[in-house]
Amino acid sequence: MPELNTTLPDNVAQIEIFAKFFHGLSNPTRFRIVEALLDREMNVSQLVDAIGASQSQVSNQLACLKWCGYVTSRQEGKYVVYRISDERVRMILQLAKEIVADNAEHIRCCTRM
Amino acid sequence: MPELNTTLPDNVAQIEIFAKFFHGLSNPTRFRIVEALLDREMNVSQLVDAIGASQSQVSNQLACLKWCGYVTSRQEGKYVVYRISDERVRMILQLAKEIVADNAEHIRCCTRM
DNA sequence: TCATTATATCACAATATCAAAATATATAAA
DNA sequence: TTTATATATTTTGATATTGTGATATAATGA
Repeated sequence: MPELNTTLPDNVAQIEIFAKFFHGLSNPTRFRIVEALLDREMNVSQLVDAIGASQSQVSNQLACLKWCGYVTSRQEGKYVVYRISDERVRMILQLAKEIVADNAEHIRCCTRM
Repeated sequence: MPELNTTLPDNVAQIEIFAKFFHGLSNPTRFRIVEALLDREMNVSQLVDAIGASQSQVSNQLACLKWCGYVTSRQEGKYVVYRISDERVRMILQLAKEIVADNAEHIRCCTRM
């Protein structure tokens, strides 16, 4: 049965994909961007104004969010407009808000890691 | 109006809480632990066997997950049994799996951050 | 009590992530 | 063309996170 140990690496790869996916929302700047885009699609300059981060930071984090599958973009004249790629992202954030609401103080105090 | 600028830090704090919450699932070891505990509650030794990580690592990551509100624990004789604290965690993972399924290759290839 | 087992914590080195600044590219207007 | 504007990328240094190994604490049983 040579295929026995070929399933383990796949599993490991799968888990790393999920971890990477959640990493997308694990940074305040990226989280802000996602929230802003859930309100309405925006180009980079609008995002820079909306969340008050530098242009290079917004572009960099957008690239990460795009890789993670949270957002897609399209060129529109001289602008690049970003939008949330999947409405289920809204549901994930909604669920998270409900859970966090019962644990906010706990999480805020976390100093361990 | 001295209360104007007191709302902004609150907002910032809220966002950092959410980011921290998602950070809980952004590490492969922690993700594995959560998945294992979604199957059934386990003590630390059982988790060590189940996911094949060191005892100190499992304990450390459990502490993180506990702070983030993903798990709770109870002493049971000489064991400490951990379980998922909120069934909505299962829903978040389910949603994530659906989204990731459409973007797996994309996410896997992400080298940016 | 002492020994054993289970779990938690600490200290460390390696690595990853972050934000900022500088630079590059691309599009549009002049 | 050239110039200006919008966005993307790269580099760098500071900080955070990671896993490992050693040690500490806590609970049980002899």
